[in-house]
Amino acid sequence: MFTSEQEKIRIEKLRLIIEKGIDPYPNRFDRTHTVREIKETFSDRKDVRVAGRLIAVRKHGKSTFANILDDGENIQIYLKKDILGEKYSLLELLDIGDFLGIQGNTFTTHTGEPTILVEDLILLSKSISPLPEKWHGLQDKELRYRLRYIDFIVNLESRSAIETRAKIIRLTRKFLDDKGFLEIETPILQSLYGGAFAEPFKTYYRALDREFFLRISDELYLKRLICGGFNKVYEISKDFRNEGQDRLHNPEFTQLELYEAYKDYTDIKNLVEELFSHLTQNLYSSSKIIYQDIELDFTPPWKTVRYFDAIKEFTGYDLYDVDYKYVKKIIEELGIDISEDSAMIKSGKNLTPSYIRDKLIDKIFGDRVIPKIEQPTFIIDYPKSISPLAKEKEDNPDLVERFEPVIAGIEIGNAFSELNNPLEQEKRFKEQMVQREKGDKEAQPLDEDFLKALGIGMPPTGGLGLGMDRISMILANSRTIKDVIAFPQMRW
RNA sequence: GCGCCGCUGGCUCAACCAGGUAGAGCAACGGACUCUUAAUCCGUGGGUUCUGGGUUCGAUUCCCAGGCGGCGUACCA
Repeated sequence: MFTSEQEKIRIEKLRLIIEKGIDPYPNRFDRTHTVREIKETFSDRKDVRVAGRLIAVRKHGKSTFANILDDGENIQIYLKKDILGEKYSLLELLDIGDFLGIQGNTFTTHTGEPTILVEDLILLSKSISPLPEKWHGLQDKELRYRLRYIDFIVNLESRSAIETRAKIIRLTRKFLDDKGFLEIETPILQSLYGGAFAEPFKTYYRALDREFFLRISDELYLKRLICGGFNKVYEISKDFRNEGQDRLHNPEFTQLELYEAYKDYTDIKNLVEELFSHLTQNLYSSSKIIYQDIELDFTPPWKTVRYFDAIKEFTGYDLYDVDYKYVKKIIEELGIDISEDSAMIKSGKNLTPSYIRDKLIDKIFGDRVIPKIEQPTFIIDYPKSISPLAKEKEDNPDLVERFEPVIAGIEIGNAFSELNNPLEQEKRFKEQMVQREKGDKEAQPLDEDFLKALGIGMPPTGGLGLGMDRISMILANSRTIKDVIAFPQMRW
């Protein structure tokens, strides 16, 4: 550690600083302003005490211009030997990256640059390792994600994507709190996982001598709260899925889930539209934003398309109420590769034909429909067999009251009128168990305690899950989910 | 998982195709300079070219294997 030529030189400077009787890591420095505050209300001849990281130095013998960076804002400072006297020589021992406290007086240079004329200079923290160079910054993507603390200093857009994400999460909480929702934390460490189709991370709880899981979804616990008499609940927190990574997936991700009693999926649709208006207005004062090359218009109402209509629109095939063989034929015609699909499809012969059929249809849907939908759209009315926690449509028991919001070809969530009939829920779980036993590793396990809660009774309820990382990525115009995650998962 | 591409001083890149002691800018170090902002000018140091093997008189360069990463693709309802 700290063995490069430049680091050794800085460590030697550190020694010289201590020798001069200066504490290179003092405990405190009282500021009168942040750099942002000075710049926002700049006027000449103001006495200020500010602090920041030294990021550029231009020496001219007995005077020096430099810049300090404070919480993403930088300002020029001007140091003169005739003002600083002995202190001016401290500059010899400073490096780019050091934190400085400055007392000075504001002025504007001949070229119009707001500047602080330094009257006193205090070293607040000595930096040992050099920052990347000033022209290109840190370009290497691996280093940018691994050394995120450097990326945030030198690449302003990395910082701003994270800021946008934080704003989105704050705005979402405010939106829900103002509507009377209660944020309630539910277990992340669970004895049984559920609420989504995914493989869990497994762990071991020694005191109980048994296997535990990191949750893949908050759903079943939040619905227990509805059964328990809370009418409006939500949670914004991490879920974990033991799967690969790409521009839309990180193994741990932030999910908003909310449940509201006496509502159905139509009400939840309206809520999603309203939430997005709230977000885009507060972030950009507009309901239109640019994502990559597309202009997205979030003005309600969004387009609503039924699941099978969307498939027909984008593939030309009507797959409603057809048999398994026909779907298989269509898959081949469309050239969709299922050779590497999950064990479920490979060992498909064992599974219920209607179940494989619906899984295959959903494969077509995921492959050929979702990526093509650009403008904010709700896909509604999914097949029942792939939606074991959703309530049937009153006029068609093969379909459920469910929707997924899709934006810029990205699925950002999932919602339904929650199934609250305990006997029907037990039946659906058992169907899942059958598929599970036949080889579908992602079929959902039966949660007896959840059934017990439904048995006590759950009112009609609308529920929603939203991927906050994906929403942040779209609203921050980031190409990959990694950019809105402060520390994305890397291989170690 | 598969395919393609990449890995060279602290950072950004060159040399590799067609093998001959690795170059530049920034950063660092020494010096000049009291309105610069990619400051300028003069000078100096810094490299196990990701790792291991192979071919060769000679490998950063060609070949093989591995590591790490990026992009795409698959898995992820």
